[in-house]
Amino acid sequence: MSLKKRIIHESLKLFSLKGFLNTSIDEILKATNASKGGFYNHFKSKEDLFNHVLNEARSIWRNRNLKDLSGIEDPINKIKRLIANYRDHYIKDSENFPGGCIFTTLLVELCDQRPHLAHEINKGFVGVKSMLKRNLDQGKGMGKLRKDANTEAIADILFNSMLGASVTYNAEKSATGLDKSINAIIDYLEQLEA
Amino acid sequence: MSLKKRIIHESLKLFSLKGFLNTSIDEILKATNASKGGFYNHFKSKEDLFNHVLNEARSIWRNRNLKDLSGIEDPINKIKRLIANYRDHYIKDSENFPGGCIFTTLLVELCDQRPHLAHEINKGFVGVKSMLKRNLDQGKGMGKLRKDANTEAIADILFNSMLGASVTYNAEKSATGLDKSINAIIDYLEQLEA
DNA sequence: TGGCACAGACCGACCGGTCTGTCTTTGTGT
DNA sequence: ACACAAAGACAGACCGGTCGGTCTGTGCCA
Repeated sequence: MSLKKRIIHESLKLFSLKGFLNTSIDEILKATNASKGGFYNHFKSKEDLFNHVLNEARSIWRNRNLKDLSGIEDPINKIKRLIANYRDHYIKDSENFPGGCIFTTLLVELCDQRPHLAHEINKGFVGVKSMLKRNLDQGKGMGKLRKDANTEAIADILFNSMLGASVTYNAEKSATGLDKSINAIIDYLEQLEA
Repeated sequence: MSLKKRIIHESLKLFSLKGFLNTSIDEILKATNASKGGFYNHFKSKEDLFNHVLNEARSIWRNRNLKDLSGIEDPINKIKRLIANYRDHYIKDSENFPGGCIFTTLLVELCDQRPHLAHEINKGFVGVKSMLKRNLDQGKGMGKLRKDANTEAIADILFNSMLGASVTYNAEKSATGLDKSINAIIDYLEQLEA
């Protein structure tokens, strides 16, 4: 693997563990057996590295969470599969994210210190939330959800519960605890089905 | 106010904004018009300050969230009031927590960098979750909840949604967004009532 | 006069970033 | 096929600034 990719990959892990500001470039260089010269040959600043890492993280997020979703017709089942993917293939991916979901870590750290970077992360959150609502709306239109279902409120519950479960998993590193929390979300969704 | 209290109060704000590791002692001293000598006269280290700040934050948490709870008999109404307090008096308390819920910020930051400090924070989270479950169990025993209600799963949804809403509020600083998210949680709880 | 509350100089370690220098790869004219 | 210059990839010394923490000194009150 090229040095550039190695740096991005190693930074992904370190950022998920320690955040952006608390990971030093020297530390990244140590983990990749590289030097300052090698680093600044590929990245014009630490913030430039951040953007590359963020793009890589987004790519991994899609690979993990959207896996096999395109083949599912029922929009409610689509959401269920997404949530199950989140539980089984994303949050527990300690290879890429040993410190848990990197977006959560970075968003919380940067929202008041590097607002422009945090804003970039939040874009992804907004996108996921609106994807949930869109599928709920479709499902409701197809009569798969209860007539009185408030899709925006449901999307909020789903999204915030997933986010909260990720934070809890970061803190407790308990796979069974995560499974329980995520299964509770799926149960909640199933109770709303018509 | 004594210098010690001023330092704790100011650290509370700065920690909620920037976390523990990214807030320098010099910055705290600047905000309190104090000096190194004054600081180390009251605290034996930065970590010692952390513990004082954590205790103060816990005290504020109880004041805000448990407000007027003791007078409520119905355990389900108790939870509803707690969640409403969380929405109206705690999360938006920008006087003490300009960067949003300090526990969330510190837990996410420290869970992989200062595990013993993060563990102390997580104790509070576990306590809140078990309080929620205890009240749900009581409510179920009194026939106020649906017979098929899984109180542990419900407590998970409630807690994780509140936690997720706090993270979202940190990121977007939108009071109306927070209100929507929290109201969705209360609606969810009401749908479970018998 | 002894002890507490504070001020601020100072320490070694580490931060992000720059710079010079070396080695290798690649492009080009003949 | 060969010479050679330009460019890219990397190593590591170095810079000013900041970190948490220590130490000495000073003024005040009991």
